[in-house]
Amino acid sequence: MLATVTFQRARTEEQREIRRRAILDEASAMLDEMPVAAVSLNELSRRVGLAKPNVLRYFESREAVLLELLDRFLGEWLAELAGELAAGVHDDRPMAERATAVAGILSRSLSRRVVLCDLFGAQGSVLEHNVSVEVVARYKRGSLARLTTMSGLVGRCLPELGENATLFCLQTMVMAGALSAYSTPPPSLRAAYEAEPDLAGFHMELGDSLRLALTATLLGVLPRD
Amino acid sequence: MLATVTFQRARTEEQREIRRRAILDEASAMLDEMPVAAVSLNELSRRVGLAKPNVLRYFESREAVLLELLDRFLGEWLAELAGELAAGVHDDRPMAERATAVAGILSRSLSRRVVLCDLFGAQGSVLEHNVSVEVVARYKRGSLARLTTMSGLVGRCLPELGENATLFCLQTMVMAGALSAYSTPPPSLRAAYEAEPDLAGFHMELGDSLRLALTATLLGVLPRD
DNA sequence: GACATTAAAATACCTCCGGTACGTTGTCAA
DNA sequence: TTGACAACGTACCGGAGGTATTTTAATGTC
Repeated sequence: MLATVTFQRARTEEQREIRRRAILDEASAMLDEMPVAAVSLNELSRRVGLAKPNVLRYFESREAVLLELLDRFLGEWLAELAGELAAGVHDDRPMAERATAVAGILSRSLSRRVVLCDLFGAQGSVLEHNVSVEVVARYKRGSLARLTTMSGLVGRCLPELGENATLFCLQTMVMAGALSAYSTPPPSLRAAYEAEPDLAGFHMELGDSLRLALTATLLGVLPRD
Repeated sequence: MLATVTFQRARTEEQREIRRRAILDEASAMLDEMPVAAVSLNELSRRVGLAKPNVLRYFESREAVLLELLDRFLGEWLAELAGELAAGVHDDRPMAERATAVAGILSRSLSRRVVLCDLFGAQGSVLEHNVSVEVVARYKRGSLARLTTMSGLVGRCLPELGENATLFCLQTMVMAGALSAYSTPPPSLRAAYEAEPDLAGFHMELGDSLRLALTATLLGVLPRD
């Protein structure tokens, strides 16, 4: 890492920002290889080429890194989603068709973002622990803003939702986090599970189960014709 | 603890069972006082009056204890639920009214069981790690059986659900786990959050948000009149 | 009732975690 | 050139989950 930047010590604000991003990027790379629980501060600092206390100069704890990463991934996902919803849902179609399209786009889009779902799932039980009130409050404020953004995106496709757009989006995030736990067996267990036919109920593909659940939720919050 | 039992060493199968239950009971008591993440093997073994390696004679890891506890709590909850649903939902009422009643009973019942929700939330990101394939598969089989039981209970109140009863019950568990993270601020943060008016969106009471979400889901999976 | 057997228990230890105290040294302004 | 300062690394801490080894309580046997 020191080879790619022209300084050994970050002294200006921009340089400090470069360090922060390097830490976040490296944590992101680790999440591509391992579950949230396995991302340790020791390994992260080793990979990023800094001593552990220096990583803690930029983030107050391991969880703070992951929380900020979740916020980043959520933003990236919403940006992608905006395009997909605009392209895939047509105003002139009947409500039921638009609802199906929205649920399909959301579930397909989420099932391509395993790491985001993993972080969603860890949010309550892991990420929001061991973090100062300030950081978790800042994250929650950001999260609320993302929720508003997402509600706007979905609401534009399904104006019939009205106020329920927010409820639906919250449920989508919730389901995304939980279903990654309920549906996709971790790679290490996949072989074992396939030998257990009575566990088939837990074998649904993430995308499928998510699409079913989101469709149901949407139909529930949409007005009856 | 040694005072309440008449043996210092568990030699028979029943005595071993007593030890197991004592460990589970103590872990349960700890969960009443602290979040899942704070229940450590050191403290648990200290409280139960055994050395740590002996706790590990009975359970293969900390997570195995919690996983078995989740299964127990789920069973207890379903037993309670059977009575509440039978008493609170009347066959002769119209479908919409029964749906509302079911959602209300489920959400009220769950919001009284904070620990169960907490464990639900930790399931994917915590409990199913660091556990052997055998244990997690056994848990999942049990969990699947509970799901079937619950689907039967709900299906008896809302026969219109048909196959969707299972989907709805799965969503209920998922929402229970996630909403405990999304809605109820942990006691340590409650004061801080109340000073942040823009965080009001995360302040919904567990019961309320759960009831709204479950009602919506139910309406989504029920047939249109 | 003394005694060997055996498995349940405790002791001592391991590695790794997140995190901190403190000494070291690049970096820049004077 | 040289302080001064803050970004860094080193060394350490307590506690986590877990294991290897020793001790000892309970039991059957003589």
